[in-house]
Amino acid sequence: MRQSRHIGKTLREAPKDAQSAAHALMVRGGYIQQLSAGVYSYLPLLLRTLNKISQIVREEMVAAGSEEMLMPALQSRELWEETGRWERYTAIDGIMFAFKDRRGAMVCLGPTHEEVVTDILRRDLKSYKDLPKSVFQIQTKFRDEIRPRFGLMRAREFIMKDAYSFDVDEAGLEVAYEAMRKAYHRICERIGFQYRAVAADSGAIGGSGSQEFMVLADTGEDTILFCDACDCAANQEKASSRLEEFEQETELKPMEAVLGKGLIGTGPLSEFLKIPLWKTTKTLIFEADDKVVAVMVRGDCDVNEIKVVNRLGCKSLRLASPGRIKTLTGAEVGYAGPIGLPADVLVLADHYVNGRVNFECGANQTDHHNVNVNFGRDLPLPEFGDFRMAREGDGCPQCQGKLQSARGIEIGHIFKLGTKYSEAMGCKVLDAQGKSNPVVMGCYGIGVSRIAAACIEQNHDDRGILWPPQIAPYQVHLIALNLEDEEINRQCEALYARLQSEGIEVLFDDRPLRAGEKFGDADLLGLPIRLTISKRTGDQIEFKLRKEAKPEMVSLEDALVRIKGICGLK
RNA sequence: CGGAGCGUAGCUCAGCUUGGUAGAGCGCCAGCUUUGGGAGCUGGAUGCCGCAGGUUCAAAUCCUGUCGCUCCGACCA
Repeated sequence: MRQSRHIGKTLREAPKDAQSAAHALMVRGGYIQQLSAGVYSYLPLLLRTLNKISQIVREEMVAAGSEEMLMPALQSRELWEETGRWERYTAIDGIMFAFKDRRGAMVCLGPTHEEVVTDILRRDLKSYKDLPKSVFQIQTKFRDEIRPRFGLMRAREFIMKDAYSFDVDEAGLEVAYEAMRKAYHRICERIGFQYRAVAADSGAIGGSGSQEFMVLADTGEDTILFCDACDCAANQEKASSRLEEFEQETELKPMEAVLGKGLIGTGPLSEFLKIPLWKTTKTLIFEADDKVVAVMVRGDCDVNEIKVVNRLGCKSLRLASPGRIKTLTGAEVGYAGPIGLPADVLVLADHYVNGRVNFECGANQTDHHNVNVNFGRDLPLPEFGDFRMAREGDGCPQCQGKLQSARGIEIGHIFKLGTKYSEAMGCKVLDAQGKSNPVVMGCYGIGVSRIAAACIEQNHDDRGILWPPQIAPYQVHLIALNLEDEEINRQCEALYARLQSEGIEVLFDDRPLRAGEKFGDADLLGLPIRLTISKRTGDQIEFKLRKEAKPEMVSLEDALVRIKGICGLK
C-alpha cells in the first residue's frame, strides 16, 4: 500500500480523551476513529490486524474441531424470554441494546448468542448420535456498557469470536472444554502474549466452571492472584486463599459490651482494645434484592460481594444505606454485629470467622463493641462459607505457597454452561434408552478487537507501537527519502514491486515529506521491519527492526532472506 | 444510576471572573530556502464559540433547558 493513498492520518498530539497507551497510540496512528461513546471505526491499518487476529483464531477453532457460521446480530425478544434473560439483560443489567421495530416488535442487538445458537441446534439435534457438535462465529457484538473505557478495550460495539459446544453428557463437555482450553492457549502463544489462564467467576452467563485468559498489563481492569509455588491461579473475584490461623484461648470469658467511642474500623479498634486484628470482626449489612443480609469476615479481611451473590443467587447486592443500617441495628454505621439483629436478617460468615475463642464484634449500639464473644454460647452458628476477598500475600489454597497478584486484561473466557440453556429452550436428544435429555453445552468467547488493544498495551514504547510480525498490519515499512531524485525514485519503486512479488506485505511511504516525519510515523505505526532507501544508501538498503535501536546496511538479497525469516515466509 | 468536569479552527487549547470587532501553537494551501529524526521565512484559507430559549442596545462570555463527550463510583459474556 502506498502511504500517499492511505486513509488514516497520523496525529502528533493524542486527543485529550485517550485513556491508555494503546488507546492514544491507536488514535494517533490512525488505526481507529471514534464515532460516539465506545463506538469506533476500524481504519484500514487496524482492519488488517483484526483480520490477522481473526484468522489465527479461526485456524485454531477449526483445528479444535469447530465449524464456522454466522448468526444474526439482530435478534427477537421471544428467544430471550425463553431463557428468562430478556428482563435481566434489558431491565436489570441494562446491558443490551433493545428497541422497537416499525411494527412495534421488540428486538435487540446481540451481546451474546446462546439463545440463537441453541435455537438452531435444537432443530438439528434429535439423537445422541448427532452429538457432539461445535460451532463458532466471528462477529460484531453489542453491549450497552455503562461506562465505555480505554478505546477498544471496553467498547459498546466490538468484534468477538464466540463458540458453542453441544454434548451428550458432562464427560463430553469435558472433552470439548479441554479442546477449547488448549486452542485458547495456542492462540495466546501465536500472538506472543504474556498471559495467564485463571479460574473465573461465571457471572451472568451461568454454568459450573470457567476460565479467563488474562493478558498481563498494569493497566488491566482485573486483578488476578496466582501461587508462587504451584499453577493455581484465579481472578480475584473468584479466588480463595488460606489464611494464617492462631492459637486460641481455652477458657471462655464472659461477653461484655465495651465503650469505644467513635472507633470505626477494625484497625483502631484492635489498638484500643489491645487485641490482635484477627480477633476483631467486620459485619457488613447488605440489601440483596428485597432481603437484608449480614456478612461477617475477620477484621483483617474484606467481603467478596460476588461470592455472596453466588451463595444467595440474588440479582442485585449492595451495601445498605446508613439510614437502613440504623433502623436495622439501632446503631450508627460502624457498630453492626450479628447479635440482636432482626430475626429475618440472614447472617453469613466467612470460615475464618469461626474457630475463634473470645472474639470481638460490633454491639449494634453506637460506640459499643462486644468482646469475648463465642459462637454457640452468645449467638447461634451463622451459615459459614467462603465470603472473603483473597489478597496478595495470602496462602495458596492448594499448596504451601503464597499468592502474588498482577493486573490483567481479559481477552478470552471459556465456560461450562451445562444444561441451563438447553433445558430452558428444549434442546434435547434421545439417549440409547429412548429417553429425552437436554444437551450439555459450553461456550467460549474471545475478544478479537480487544486482543488488538491488549497487544498494543503489552507492546509499545514512548514513540509508538511494536507489533509482533504475526498480527502487524504490514510486515515491512518501506521509507523512501530524497524522492526528488529520479534515480532513487526508480530504485524505490523497483524495491516496492519486488517485495510484493515475494509475497511480503509492504507499506510504502512514498510521501514527499522530511525524514524526521517519516521516521516518526514509522515508529508510531510500529511495523516490525523498516527499510530505508535514500541518496546515502547507494545500492544497499538500510534495514532496521522496530524493536532494535540501530539500523544496518544490507544487500537486497540479504534483506529478503531476513524479512522472510521474520515473517515465516519461505 | 449517584457525584463532577468539558463542548471555541482539522488537533491541543486560551478567551468567559468584569458582556462591546473570535485568538495562539500545531496542521492545511501557495512561494522561496532547506533536506536522515517532525526545518526556516513570506503570504493565505479556515469558525452556526454544541443546540434551543431567555436577559440585554449588545452574549463565546450572564440565566434556563437540552444534547454530546469525558472523569470518579456502582456495574461488567
